[in-house]
Amino acid sequence: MADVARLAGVSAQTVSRTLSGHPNVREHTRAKVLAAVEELGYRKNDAARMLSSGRSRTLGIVVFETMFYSRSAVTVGVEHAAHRAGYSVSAVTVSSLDSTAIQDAMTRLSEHNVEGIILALPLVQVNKGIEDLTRTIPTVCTDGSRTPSTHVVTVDQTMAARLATEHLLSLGHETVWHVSGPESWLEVGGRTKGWREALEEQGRFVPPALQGDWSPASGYQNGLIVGRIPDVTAVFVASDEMAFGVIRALHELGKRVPEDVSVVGVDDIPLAEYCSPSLTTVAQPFESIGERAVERLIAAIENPSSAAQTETIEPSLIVRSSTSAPA
Amino acid sequence: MADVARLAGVSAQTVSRTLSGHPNVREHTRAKVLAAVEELGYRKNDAARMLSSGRSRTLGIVVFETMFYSRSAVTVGVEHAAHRAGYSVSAVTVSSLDSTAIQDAMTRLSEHNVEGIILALPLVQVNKGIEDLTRTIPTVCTDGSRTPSTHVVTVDQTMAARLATEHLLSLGHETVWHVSGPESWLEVGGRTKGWREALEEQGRFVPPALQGDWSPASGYQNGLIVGRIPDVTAVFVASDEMAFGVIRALHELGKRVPEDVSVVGVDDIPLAEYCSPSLTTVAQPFESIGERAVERLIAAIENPSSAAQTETIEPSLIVRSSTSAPA
DNA sequence: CCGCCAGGGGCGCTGAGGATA
DNA sequence: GTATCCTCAGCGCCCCTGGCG
Repeated sequence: MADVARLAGVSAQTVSRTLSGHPNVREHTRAKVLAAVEELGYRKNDAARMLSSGRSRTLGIVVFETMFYSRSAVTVGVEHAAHRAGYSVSAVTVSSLDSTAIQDAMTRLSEHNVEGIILALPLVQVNKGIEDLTRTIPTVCTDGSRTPSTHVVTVDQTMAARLATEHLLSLGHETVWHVSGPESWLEVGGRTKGWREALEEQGRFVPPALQGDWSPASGYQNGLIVGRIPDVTAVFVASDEMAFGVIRALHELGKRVPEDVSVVGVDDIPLAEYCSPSLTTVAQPFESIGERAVERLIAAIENPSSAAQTETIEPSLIVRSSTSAPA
Repeated sequence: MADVARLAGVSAQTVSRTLSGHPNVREHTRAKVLAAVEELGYRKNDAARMLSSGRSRTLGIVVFETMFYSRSAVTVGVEHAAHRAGYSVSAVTVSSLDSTAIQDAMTRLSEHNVEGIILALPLVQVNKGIEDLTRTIPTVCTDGSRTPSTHVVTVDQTMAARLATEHLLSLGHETVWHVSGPESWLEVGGRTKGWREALEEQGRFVPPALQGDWSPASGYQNGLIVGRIPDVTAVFVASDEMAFGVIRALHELGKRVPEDVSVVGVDDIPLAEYCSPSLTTVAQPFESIGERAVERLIAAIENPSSAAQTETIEPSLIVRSSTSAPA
């Protein structure tokens, strides 16, 4: 930067102002500086800027290490929104959901001087370290879970389950079976609740819920179970990936979808539309979640005194061909 | 840090040495320092460390903004390997493959003082800016494409195509049709080449290649085409996601897979095993690619004089139930 | 002489205040 | 007085030199 200043015949300070869009710089000077920057191939040094200004303009995101669509989608939304707002994002993945792993990830992020953190995973257990961190650094969680000081941007999971269940009931099914995710995930509770409520409101039998772990394989295992139970005509599966597994199992058992059994998933992954049959599912607006999370986070950074808030986004049912009236 | 030093009754320098695992620190002193760190909740400041030492211990990765499985998988491998080696990674996504977008992304990374860059996308076009950057900063590309100074870690795409094609021929199919990806992607060229060679070697008819854009929708469109052509009994599709679309189209046209038409994909996404029928595919070891890319990158960082090298990883055929002998 | 530690200088940048027109 | 620019003093840490046992 000193070199640039020398070449442009100005002070380092003026170069700094020019580069950060500061007002009081004459057009002529600015042009000279820019020319010098160009000629010298100068690149600003974020580390120095951060050290000096105390601001990093960086957001951190903690993602659970899975190959699932939802994680990528949220991340894409986060990066877009952050970039638009002039922030960069640094991500760390955790391979476990226990509190020490998450605390560790958050600590690493805080050492990178992030100004805020997005937790793109369920806060299954919270320890003191995490609570302290969330008090120090603005944090938003994209799952229903939270500490007292985290903001939340999430999808209304209860509604998602109601949409799916009511759709199946309205088609004429007597009741709806359910393959849920791991119960430690908070969103799973919401889905199970919505499913149960929808059934109870119409006075239907509430079957025991089966449980998977989000993997297609676990969907397959559970499909092998429900497929063997007589009278099962409708299944609400808590994720599209598991729904694929369920459908596969049903096929193997000689049941056709949707003629014999209707299946509804959750997520609306890109392949949902292109499997056979195409999957009726409840779409979660992952990218919007990421974007809203960033907006809320930046608001919290700029106004640290604001109280923790919860924002809920509504999911929407997408009817395709894995559901129909029972035979 | 000064506070910690005061509390521990040592100099800041000693604290620094303790924290960075420097040898010459007495066990007793180290314990005192660690206690003080704990008590004060001190966290090291990466920005200052970076500025002072000139090393950021950060790797950059440029990923193409897609929700595709490969993107997440490579990223996971990169993060793992980087973390293991004591590096952190900062990612930026680009939504276009043109050279200015990529140059821009690399510049952003260089401003973050990354010590090396992984290009997890095809270098469709290279401009001077990118070339300069790759000369300044060690770079590895996970696609076949490259500038003179980039290292390459990639899957042998020609072999992938041969594996798929030869598998189908060995099953007794007369010839194999092909749905490729966008031809600007270098790996697409390799796949098309391998497919063609495998056919020619056995003196088979080489049908015109159809072209998709990686999306399931484009697979569907192409499936609608090949499905209408008489005598088509085998199709090699350049990605699993497109293969899903192709199969869907075939179903709609009343063709059964694999009885009427055999289909092979590439990638081995998690759902490949759980669709109906499960998909025969050529697995690409994405995580290994990410890991190897990091290892190579770190080697290049530590030994900047080393010449650019290309490392090729072999793909493997996974036979499932979307392929069989022709009727 | 070696093992351990303290102090000074500086990394590249920005914020505050003063100088110049 | 106002617009424009400059000088100065660090931000928190690590490298180097040197002093103490």
